[in-house]
Amino acid sequence: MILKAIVAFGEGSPAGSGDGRIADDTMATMVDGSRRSPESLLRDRLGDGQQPATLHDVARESGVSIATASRALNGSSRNVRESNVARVLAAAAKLDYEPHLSAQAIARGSTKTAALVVNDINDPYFSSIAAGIIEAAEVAGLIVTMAVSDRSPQRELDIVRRLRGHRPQVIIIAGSRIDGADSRDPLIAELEAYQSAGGRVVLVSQPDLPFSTVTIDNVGGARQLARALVGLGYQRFGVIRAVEEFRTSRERLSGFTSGLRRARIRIDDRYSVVTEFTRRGGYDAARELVARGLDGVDVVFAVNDVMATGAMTAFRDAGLVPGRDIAIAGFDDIGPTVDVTPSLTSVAVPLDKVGLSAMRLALSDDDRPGLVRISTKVVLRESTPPR
Amino acid sequence: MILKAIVAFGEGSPAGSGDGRIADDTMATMVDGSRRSPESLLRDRLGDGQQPATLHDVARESGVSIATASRALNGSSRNVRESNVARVLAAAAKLDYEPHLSAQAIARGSTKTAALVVNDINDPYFSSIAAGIIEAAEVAGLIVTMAVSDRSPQRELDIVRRLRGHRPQVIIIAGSRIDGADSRDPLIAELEAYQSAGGRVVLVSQPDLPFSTVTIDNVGGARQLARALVGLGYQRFGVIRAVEEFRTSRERLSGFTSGLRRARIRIDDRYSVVTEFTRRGGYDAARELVARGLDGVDVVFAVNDVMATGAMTAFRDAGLVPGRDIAIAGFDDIGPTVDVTPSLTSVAVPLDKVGLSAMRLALSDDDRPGLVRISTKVVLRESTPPR
DNA sequence: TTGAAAGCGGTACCAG
DNA sequence: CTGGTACCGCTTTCAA
Repeated sequence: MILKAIVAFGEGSPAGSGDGRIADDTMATMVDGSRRSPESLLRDRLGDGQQPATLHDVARESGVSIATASRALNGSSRNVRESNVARVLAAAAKLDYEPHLSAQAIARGSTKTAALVVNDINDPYFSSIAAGIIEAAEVAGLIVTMAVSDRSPQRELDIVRRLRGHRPQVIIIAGSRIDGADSRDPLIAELEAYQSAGGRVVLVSQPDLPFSTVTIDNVGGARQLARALVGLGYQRFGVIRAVEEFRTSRERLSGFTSGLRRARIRIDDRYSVVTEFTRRGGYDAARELVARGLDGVDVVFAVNDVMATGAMTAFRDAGLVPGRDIAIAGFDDIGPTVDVTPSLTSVAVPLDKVGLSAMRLALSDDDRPGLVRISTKVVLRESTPPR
Repeated sequence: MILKAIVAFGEGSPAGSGDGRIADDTMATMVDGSRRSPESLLRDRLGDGQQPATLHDVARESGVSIATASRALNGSSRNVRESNVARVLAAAAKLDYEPHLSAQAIARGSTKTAALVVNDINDPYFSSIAAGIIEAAEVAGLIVTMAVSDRSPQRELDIVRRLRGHRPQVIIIAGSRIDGADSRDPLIAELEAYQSAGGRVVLVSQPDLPFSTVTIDNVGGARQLARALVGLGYQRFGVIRAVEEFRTSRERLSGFTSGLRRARIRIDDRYSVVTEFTRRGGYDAARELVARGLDGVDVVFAVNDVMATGAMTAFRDAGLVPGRDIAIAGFDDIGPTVDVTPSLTSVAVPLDKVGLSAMRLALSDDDRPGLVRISTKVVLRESTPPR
């Protein structure tokens, strides 16, 4: 029998209810002649350790061989007598049997998992993609393991390396990795090895690599946005973006400038601020813009919505009224865009679809690299009123 | 050799670049006398199938037995000759060896994974908690598998059931399950079985169950919020909340009313709207409030920030200026609260800390249910100006 | 300190 | 159709 007790230990709680845990280190040293692992001994000690039923148990319970039980449960069930299938199924149900996935994995040589690597799960961009992926995985009977690279190419590489140990069926990497990082080539090598060993790799927003990829039409979306803004009467543009090495940022920027070029408009370097790919980055960049003096700039394009949102607040904090004194546009059209004031003009990206497509690509029969391009659509809102 | 080709198939892409995939179904039927699985045949067919190195390979490469290799790599490395440890490590590095976690799992009887079940990964509340959990898991060398219950108790139960197959070391369930749902007892039974088999269960916001729990001080936070609002001069309160069965909503509401009671203020049922626990729910509820006519109501408390945010937009859409015509307060203090206008008064919950604590609880040596209480703090902002 | 070998829970051949 | 059995990759006991 094991002692169970609900004990509380405060964690800076105001109602801090004492900081004690009932300790019980009576580690009964057990002696046992039989050859058994400490694990199993421990389990016995714990008493109630009702170990989950194994295939063996099911076989015994239903009076058939374990081979037959296995077949009845999943294999080509065609070759098992109806009555036996029924017995086995009944036994399995009775014992509440659930196959040990690790065992299956090792026996079959493939797991039922998909690994997902994102930059930051807190960022709506990634959580939306993750949602799509998890949903699709669910349908395919895969479970998703998630790792966060925290925007570090190095960590990303480490993660992928360690992921190998899990032998996932597919690895999906979402995030705008930094081109030219030292870890790039090793990462590619790593993924190629994984792939040639039968794994499936899908990248989000990283084409030009020998892997399946889901791309977002950043260039086209940004170009259309630029044109739309020009159409609304905007003339002088400011830009908030990430470093050149961030592919997503680079693409959106290039699409945007290309769109402006048509109207013979250039962006003054003075009004192009490089910053982090985060809300905070957007905020800081906007302050910077204000500090530089944005005389004449009538609209600022931030390469994504979280940055645009931060920028909007920064402008307001600086005494400017967004949508009146300065227009703002973002990219992604994440949820909160409609709840900020003024509502944010953006380029809609069906993020959950990105996730779904990635999973579909990963699960497709064809194991040659495929490419899915997700289209985008400009959504004009109050942050960019006609001028 | 296998053909590789990058092919594109549009997905509603505007630049829809043809919808073809180079097909190549030349399934060379191979005949092979030796006893080999189709799997391995397939791998051969794929050619480049460089299978990952196994412990066996490492042992061979370093000229020791596989037992010694295993010990050198992780076991009680004390009993392995230094020189051999070195050889093995070198060989492992050279072969780029990564232990097969499923194999380890089955041999050791425990996996290196933690399972996390959330309601909706897109909701900042959950993604913040997830971030904390993933971070903590990372440190502990666990990888996190994630499942989404989509706010359905039934799905939650299904997930937990299926999770068993993965034999995770810990299961963390975040989300305010609906009390009294049919699936409640089965869920508890399921978790108890899992726990008595050696697994660790941690619940977020579901105390009173025989599992470790991280609770958020909903009652205290809401009570303080109520007092603070009263202190600011508010007199007539409206509330946007979820059904009574949602524990989190219920607790926050009860704390809030308790706080008001002190000031002898009651909330008129007329101004208490029940809705979904989502942004949309908040929006709809606010419209409903407006429709009912909120004569005299000077502040509305929504039981969480996403609802409050939606409500704010709804009020604005109805021609009211939030923070002037009507004050609004939420709960959680998720990121976007500072970027809406007016910035949202809320009760700050250190969500990442919730995740961290959950993981810590799960990993603690003591396997009796523990309890961690996360304290909260009122943050007054522009949405509730003094009256 | 080491190697041989017995599992861990399953799968899939092979020979009935 | 079924059972026996040889693995899968790794850990751990046992005997050397």
